[in-house]
Amino acid sequence: MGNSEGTERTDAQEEIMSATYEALCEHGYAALTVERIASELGKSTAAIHYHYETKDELLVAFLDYLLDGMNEWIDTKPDAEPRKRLAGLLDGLLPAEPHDRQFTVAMLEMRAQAPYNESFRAQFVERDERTRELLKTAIEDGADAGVFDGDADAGDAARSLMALVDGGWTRYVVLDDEAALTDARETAREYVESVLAA
Amino acid sequence: MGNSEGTERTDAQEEIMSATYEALCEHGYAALTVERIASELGKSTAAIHYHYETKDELLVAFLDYLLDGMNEWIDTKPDAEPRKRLAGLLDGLLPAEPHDRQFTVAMLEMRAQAPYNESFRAQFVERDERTRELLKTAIEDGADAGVFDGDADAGDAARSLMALVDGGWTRYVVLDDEAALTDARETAREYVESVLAA
DNA sequence: CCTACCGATCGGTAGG
DNA sequence: CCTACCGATCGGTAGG
Repeated sequence: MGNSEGTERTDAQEEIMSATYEALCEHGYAALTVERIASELGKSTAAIHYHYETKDELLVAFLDYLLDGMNEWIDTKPDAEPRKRLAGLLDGLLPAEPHDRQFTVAMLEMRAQAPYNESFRAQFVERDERTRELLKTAIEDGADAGVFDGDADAGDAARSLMALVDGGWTRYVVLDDEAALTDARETAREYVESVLAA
Repeated sequence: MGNSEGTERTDAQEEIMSATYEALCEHGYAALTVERIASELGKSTAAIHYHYETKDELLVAFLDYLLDGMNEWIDTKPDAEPRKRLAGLLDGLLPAEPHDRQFTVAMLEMRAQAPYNESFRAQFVERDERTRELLKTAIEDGADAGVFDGDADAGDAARSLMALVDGGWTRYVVLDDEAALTDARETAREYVESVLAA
């Protein structure tokens, strides 16, 4: 689940989440240790275990913290016309200048751990579902407005676009290809115009 | 580089590679230790360090071994007509029934380590380039034959298809979505028919 | 929330 | 290629 809305966090917990983020970006997920988080926090490892019993519990809370923080930008332009709204969503999902490469790299590491951590997987699935729903709604509204093909399955189209989004990020990280996000965005655009357009 | 063709391996080295594969599938990349490989091999860890000085050296050799082994299926149907050849390539890249999920999971873990291991990255880049070249050639031949749009950039189209391929696999692993590969294949098909078709 | 520490595990090596 | 072992590092805890 991941308690999408009101995850209560004390100030101390908030500081630990922030320190975890810094340590993650600096060392990557594989080298992320309680010691390094504590160092970033400026306290002892015991201080962390006081708030989170195990490292796994901390990491699950951390992923929740991360995905919470990502839910703000995504609801931009909810009132724009469907075609523009869909384009805006894709621009947000495949940004022209990604914020922090280190972070993106670490995110793929965390994603790759999903098969070994059911809580991780559940959170990534939930986030995927929510994102796909936004795409689907924009596509459906576009079909209602006559700009997209009404016979196309909006849910399937949303899945197709998400495959391009995930592929773009994977290639950006694995191949260290700066253009991978731009390429994926352009392909998504072609897909919308050629497959989806009425 | 990765010595794509004639990587010489002794029998002992071949056995270590095979044992590494088994240990990788069983425990995943993050939990892949020299000890576990040795256990799968039925020998001591010193036996492994006799053939590979460091764990990293072993892993680089192992990735080379893996990608070597993947270069066989991919050249199927080199003589078919372009449209069929492209479809065959995509079927190979996004198979209906992937062989071993555990292995696929571990491969994403290894891909996610590319930013921390230049040898890994170089091997993934090389493999990507080779695969894209196959797609590009099929698309170009299709354009020459008049079945694909001659104005489309074949290299760009190949990149687009690779984003779908990588996205499909990432989603298959991260979301544990059995249909992710089929969905990506279908989207690739739509892309070929709607964007690429003459 | 700290100091001090434990048991487990890791990659790697000496000596044969 | 084995036995035996080392130094480093890990997550976690006792006791305050």
